[in-house]
Amino acid sequence: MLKKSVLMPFKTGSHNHDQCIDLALAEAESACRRQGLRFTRLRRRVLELVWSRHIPMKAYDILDELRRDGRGAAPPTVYRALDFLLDAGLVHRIESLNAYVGCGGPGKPHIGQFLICRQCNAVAEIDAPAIAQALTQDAKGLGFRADTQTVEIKGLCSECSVSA
Amino acid sequence: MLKKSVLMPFKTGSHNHDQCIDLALAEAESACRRQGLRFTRLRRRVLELVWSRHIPMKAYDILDELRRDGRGAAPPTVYRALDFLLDAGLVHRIESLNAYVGCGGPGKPHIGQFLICRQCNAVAEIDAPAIAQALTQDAKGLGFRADTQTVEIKGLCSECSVSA
DNA sequence: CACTATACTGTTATAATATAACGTCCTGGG
DNA sequence: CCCAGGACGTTATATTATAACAGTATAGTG
Ligand SMILES: [Zn+2]
Ligand SMILES: [Zn+2]
Ligand SMILES: [Zn+2]
Ligand SMILES: [Zn+2]
Repeated sequence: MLKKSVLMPFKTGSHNHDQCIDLALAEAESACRRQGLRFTRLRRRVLELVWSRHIPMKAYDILDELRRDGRGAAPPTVYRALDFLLDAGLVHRIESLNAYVGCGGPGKPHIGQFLICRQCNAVAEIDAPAIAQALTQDAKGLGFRADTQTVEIKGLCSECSVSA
Repeated sequence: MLKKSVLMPFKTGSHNHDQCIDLALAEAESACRRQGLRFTRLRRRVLELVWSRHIPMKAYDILDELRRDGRGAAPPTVYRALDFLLDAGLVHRIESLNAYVGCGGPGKPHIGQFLICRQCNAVAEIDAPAIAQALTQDAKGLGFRADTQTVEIKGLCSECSVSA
């Protein structure tokens, strides 16, 4: 029980993405109910926008979409919704891009690692507890008590490797 | 030869920090000479400011210091110098903080991992090739060709653990 | 049902981080 | 000396994020 798992593979090819979105929203719905969190209209919509493609979404792109919805929206609107979603474990922030992706395994406690394609921006999320533990352990060797990790790997996904 | 090494330990206690700075500048000087890069007055000064403490420095803090120097300085001045230093492998960018630290092992090729104390902001840089390789390998399992990694761990350094 | 406490959202303003574009100057090589 | 390229200065602007405060919806409570 220390094996790597793939929380969200690359989904660059064609697939029924509406299904991805519906599933993510349904999981979020039930996760929030379980935890007594309020999954409001706005939060649902922002999560839907984060999931609109399998690439990290920027806060201001989400903001533009909300405005297109006709909703009166300003930066705090989107940042607050994102903060909620982050706290609820429904999205992750990609630090190296200032952008946000839907979590591939909400509910399952995990420390995600992200693979990000430079070419097409697709993102995959994996859970490699062995690596997370090794990092925590190495840190401990320096007297450091780790509590969060940011692991982001950039490169080329298989599709883009072929065409490169 | 896959052992973890510490490129820059936590240096929170008192130590002769002028020595740290002098060493870093001397190493940079020779690294640039070796690679035929121009280690100009400005670049040297910015590197000196990055090294002014063992905590990540923000671009605009560096800018303020340059202005205090009397030098006419604007954001591009500092960002260009930082870009040079990053390319030359003399500093690293901490993505999760939008800040910059001096590299603990310039010259030695390495993929750094960073430990960042939430309390005192001190940073340590380690080189754990086993972890870097494990990540690259896991990525390969998904058909992903990794070329860069961002690994940043937040927590409490030993000193701050005690007082917490 | 009204009352209230709290969380959620709207709104305005501003802070913090980063880059574009263009002109000048310096420096090294011919 | 002259030139080409790189380094730097300068102005403007883009991008990302938060502060502060006002209004609104919601879930309990009596
Ligand atoms: Zn999909
Ligand atoms: Zn996740
Ligand atoms: Zn020092
Ligand atoms: Zn380094």
